[in-house]
Amino acid sequence: MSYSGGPMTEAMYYVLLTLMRPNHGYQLMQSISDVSRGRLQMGPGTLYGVLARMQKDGLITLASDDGRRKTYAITEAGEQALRIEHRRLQEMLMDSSMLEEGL
Amino acid sequence: MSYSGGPMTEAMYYVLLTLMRPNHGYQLMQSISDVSRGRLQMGPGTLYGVLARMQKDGLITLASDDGRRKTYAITEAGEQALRIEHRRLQEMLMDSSMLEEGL
DNA sequence: CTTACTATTATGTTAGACGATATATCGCAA
DNA sequence: TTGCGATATATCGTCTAACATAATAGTAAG
Repeated sequence: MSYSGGPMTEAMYYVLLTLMRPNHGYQLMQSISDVSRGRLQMGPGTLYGVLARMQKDGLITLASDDGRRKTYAITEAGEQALRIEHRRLQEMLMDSSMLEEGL
Repeated sequence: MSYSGGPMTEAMYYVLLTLMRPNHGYQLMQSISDVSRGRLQMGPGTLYGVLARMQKDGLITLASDDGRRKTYAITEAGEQALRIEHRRLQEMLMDSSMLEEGL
């Protein structure tokens, strides 16, 4: 339980987002690609590392494990973290409009 | 010259943004706090590390150095990277609206 | 029996956080 | 004027987190 609420990485953001509907790791790789409309291709190393960390931090939970597939779901804390991150992204965009015109 | 165009960190983003008007390192710490409306307080270690990396990558340039102050400015490449990052942030928000209603 | 599915692990690299430090300059008091 | 403390400015070293990449391993399915 060590996530402090600071800026989230792109990987964490999309994993949380995609886990708004429960899913297992391997399938998640494809789903993340879908949700990001192909922008983000996450390899297994990256993904499972993120999953392990986020589970430890209580942002996601292991919903089921049949020995073959491990299905994860976002937790209440995860949804809140996602909302906060969402707001942060909005603020970053707002801060840029302060300085730029023809971006 | 090694910045690949991937996701940018919050620190890089605000340094670039703030350098839309040239500024020197120490003053930059305050300006970044202003631009982010207090959300981001960057210490010297973080800032100067970011500056060194971004200069090496050609995103910013050393505009002047009187021996006391080093004044940096954003480059053409830096502005383009900033535009790309801006677009990425927008896409991340769009991708979230696909899945969420009452966020 | 070979291919696809699913997960794990090891290693390397990068970047940011934090704290300590070095130097110059400025304001001010004696 | 001298001297001294405070502020401005920049740098360095170390620690840790996190992602990329690739290799591995087991199981199911056609």
